Amino acid sequence: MERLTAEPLYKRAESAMVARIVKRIWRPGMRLPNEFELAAEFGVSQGTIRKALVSMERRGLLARSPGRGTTVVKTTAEESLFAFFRLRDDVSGNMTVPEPLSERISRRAATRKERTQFETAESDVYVLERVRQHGGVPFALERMRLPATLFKGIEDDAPLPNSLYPYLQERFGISVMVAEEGLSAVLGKEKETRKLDVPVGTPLLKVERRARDLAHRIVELRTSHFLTDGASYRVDLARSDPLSEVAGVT
Amino acid sequence: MERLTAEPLYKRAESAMVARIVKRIWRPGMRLPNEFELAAEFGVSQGTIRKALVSMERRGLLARSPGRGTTVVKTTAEESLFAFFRLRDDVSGNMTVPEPLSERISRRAATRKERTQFETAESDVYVLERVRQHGGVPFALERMRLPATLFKGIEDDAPLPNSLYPYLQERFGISVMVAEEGLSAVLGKEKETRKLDVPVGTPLLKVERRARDLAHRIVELRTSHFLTDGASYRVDLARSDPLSEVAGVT
DNA sequence: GAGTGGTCTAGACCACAAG
DNA sequence: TTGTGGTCTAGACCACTCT
Repeated sequence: MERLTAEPLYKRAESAMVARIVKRIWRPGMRLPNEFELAAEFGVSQGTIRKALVSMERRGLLARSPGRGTTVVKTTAEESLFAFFRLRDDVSGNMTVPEPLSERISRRAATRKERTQFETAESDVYVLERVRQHGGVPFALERMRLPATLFKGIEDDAPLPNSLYPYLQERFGISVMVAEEGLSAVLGKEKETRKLDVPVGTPLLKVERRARDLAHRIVELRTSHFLTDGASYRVDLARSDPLSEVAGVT
Repeated sequence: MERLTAEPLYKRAESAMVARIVKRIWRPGMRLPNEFELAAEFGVSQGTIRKALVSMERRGLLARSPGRGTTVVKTTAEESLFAFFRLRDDVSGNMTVPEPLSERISRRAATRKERTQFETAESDVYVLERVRQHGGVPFALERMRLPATLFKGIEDDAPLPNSLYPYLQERFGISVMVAEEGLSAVLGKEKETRKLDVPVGTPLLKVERRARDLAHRIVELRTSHFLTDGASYRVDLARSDPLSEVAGVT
């Protein structure tokens, strides 16, 4: 798709650098060359490279600091939880830390709907089911579906680490960066309430997630059911700028 | 509160300019002086002023474009709805446009809890209750509480415009910029289900909102109940940068 | 045609982290 | 002590909007 006006240099530099992270030429934790070296390499000025680097920092791809340099962000359990786990205690406002209670993983053919949702010709999926607890009380049910081609061999690592996304990055080189969720209120059916140890008909917060990686591929479908008696799912809303465009892979 | 290292010039310029908007020296729709004039006025370079202006544009306070100049953002019904109304149709993905069905406004003393939540010595509140419909079917119940001191005389304007925030900006000079929401699943009680025309015990998505204005004051408390059978509340999650600080009023 | 913001460059000085 | 990113300045050229 050609443009009449060429992309600005800083956007082209950003796309090229994002591509290096996607292709794992630059890997999580790795330190980048300094601004002048990058500028020389891309044939632009240091100020232009800086604009690209600052943008990538804002997108959560890079970490920058004086003295230490610029490094590719390596996902930690803490920030992953903070970014993607939104349940907070109603009284304290603190996070309801989800500790594992039980887990089950299996492989099966993808349903027609899953194939559509993954936007690829995905034949098999891994299904990971978890019950989460806090203080001995179960409060969440999670069912993740992962494309088998991307996560081949994941079942050998069972039981999986509590924090899934840092593990996926470390083990498979797939970095979950963004997710879209759809929330609704439902009545708990027997299959859910039994695992959560509540009566049938208890209201549950149902959350459907589509998680995307660096290359904007959908890499996980997740359906969660939460008990929200003493906690709630927190959202921050703001008038946002429409200038956030995802740079493609070059 | 002094700092060991002084604030950077661009942050001080940003604080000063935000203060002008808060104090309504610069009003929604107004055009700002150009970058060189602002730079001269604040005694900094054009590049420094630009950094402050770009930051304010990202915060949704300013709109900038070549040829037209920089203007203070004036809230429109469309973008207000897009930013703060998150319900989308499950099939089409389109917005479930909330049309008014009925409305009631009254004034009463603030409860102890409301006084705590408003973080001010607020004695009276206006209570605005609305039932929203789409295609003739009621789907949402809203109960807003507004500090009486900020919105004196609002009851004279009843029935209020469909889109509340642009009206509040126009009429009272209060710009809602951000909101924090807490979501939970509840069983509909008689008082809710009657207005929504569904059976008692229908699962409802309960949303508690605290809306803040430019000066970061809490200017609205809102409790909503949504029917989420054909629709869901959409959220975008991302690893965010921790550098977003709200500049105070100078 | 005049004026605006968007891009790009070049260079100076600073605080901070690491060896 | 060295090197890094953070801040700040100055100036050039361009595309776009409005009149």
